[in-house]
Amino acid sequence: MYTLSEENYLKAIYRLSADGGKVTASSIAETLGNNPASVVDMLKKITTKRLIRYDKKHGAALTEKGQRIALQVVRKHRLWEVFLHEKLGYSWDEVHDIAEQMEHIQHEDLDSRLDKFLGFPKYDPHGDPIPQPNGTLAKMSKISLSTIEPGKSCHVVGIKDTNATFLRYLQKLNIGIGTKITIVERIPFDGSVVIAIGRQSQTTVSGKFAENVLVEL
Amino acid sequence: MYTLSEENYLKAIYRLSADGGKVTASSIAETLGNNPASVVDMLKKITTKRLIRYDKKHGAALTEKGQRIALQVVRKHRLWEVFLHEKLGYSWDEVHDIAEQMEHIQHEDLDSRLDKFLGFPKYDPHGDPIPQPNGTLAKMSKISLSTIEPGKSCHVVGIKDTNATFLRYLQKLNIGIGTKITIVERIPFDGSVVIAIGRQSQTTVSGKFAENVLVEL
DNA sequence: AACAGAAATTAGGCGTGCCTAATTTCATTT
DNA sequence: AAATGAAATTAGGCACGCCTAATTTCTGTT
Repeated sequence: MYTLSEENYLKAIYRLSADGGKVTASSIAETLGNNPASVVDMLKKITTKRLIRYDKKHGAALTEKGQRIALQVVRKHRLWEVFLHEKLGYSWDEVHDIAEQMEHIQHEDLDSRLDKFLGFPKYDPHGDPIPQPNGTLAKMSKISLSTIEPGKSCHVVGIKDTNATFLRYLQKLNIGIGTKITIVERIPFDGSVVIAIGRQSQTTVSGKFAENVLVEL
Repeated sequence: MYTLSEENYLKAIYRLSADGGKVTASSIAETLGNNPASVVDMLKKITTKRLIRYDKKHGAALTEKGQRIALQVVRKHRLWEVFLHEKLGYSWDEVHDIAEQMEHIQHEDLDSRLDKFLGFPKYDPHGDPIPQPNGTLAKMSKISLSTIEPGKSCHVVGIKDTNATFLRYLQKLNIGIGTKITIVERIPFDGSVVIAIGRQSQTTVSGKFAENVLVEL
């Protein structure tokens, strides 16, 4: 029905919309690794197909139709990630690139059969919720960063301790509301945790620190 | 490494070569549903890449490199067919089109992980052997058409009865050495069998007929 | 050997999705 | 309000993989 490129643009716009701000041509270009000029071409094309609405002022926004398709692609992506991780034994950091390819496989009820085979998982190996066929997303709840298992990712939604030193430390680490954190490893010796903050390189933080950061899967 | 189209051409040439005769541009065109002119373009391209050798006189033939790639694609295709059939419950006639898409997924050791997950199957749901990583194919042995299970496909390799009436009947049905037959259904009442001959529509033959046709999976 | 029909090839063209370079529009500072 | 730097857009082009139409080459008859 839609080309691989179209699906990738819709997915990119979906993800960027979730971040809250305006979805600009250049942010899409950066996400997809394309030139902004190419992005403008495609935005025109999928606007004509009524998959998005776009103007320079407000950026790109998915129409209901576009959103349905984007969610379907994300659903397939995350289901395949679960498959690759749980059935084929790939580690959580390897699954993404393969699922990038598998998400475009087209067949009537492939996603629901896969869903059933996997036992109707709610989250992918990174902790991201799997969209349901009707387009709903599982609720995510606030929990402490210290409870997250290695390999999972989460987003910061709050903090327990409001101590200024703690806040400055958070700022220094570039952690704020919405920051994505991936647990790389838990050190048994002292409970400290190796984390990846957003797309930055890895850092080690103490168990006490992790306890005071509230996250959602 | 290679484009989807290139892989499809190599796979088509591989299958046509297996049929024995010369692999002509027009036979490839027919297999892929493309125009012969387009085929010539691509044959030139993949000849340059040393994936095939081609001249009008002898047709197309895979080089060692081309054969390796073709077998790898066929391996992935058939492994995914097993997955779709055994794990997702698709029937043997639905799996092909989905596997057509999945065979192009690229990742280092995906095929071997899938192979292991599936328990190292030797045949796909149509009875075709799954190429091994080293390129070898499981042996196929001559058995009677009457022993093939519904859903499986096989190729005619010989006959038991050499009676002329029988031979004429075979000819009338367009069955010869190499003809692919798919068992659609076995009728319990009289042992007759519904078969699909090559790409033609279905026919029903008697149990006696089936006993006298020798096939390989 | 000449010819007809089939097969292969060449020539020219098209849509997709990308690019670079040049230009225009926008947002922010002064 | 003018200036400036960033973002968006336009213009023109390219590789891929396909097409149709025209031509050439091959093959099997006569």
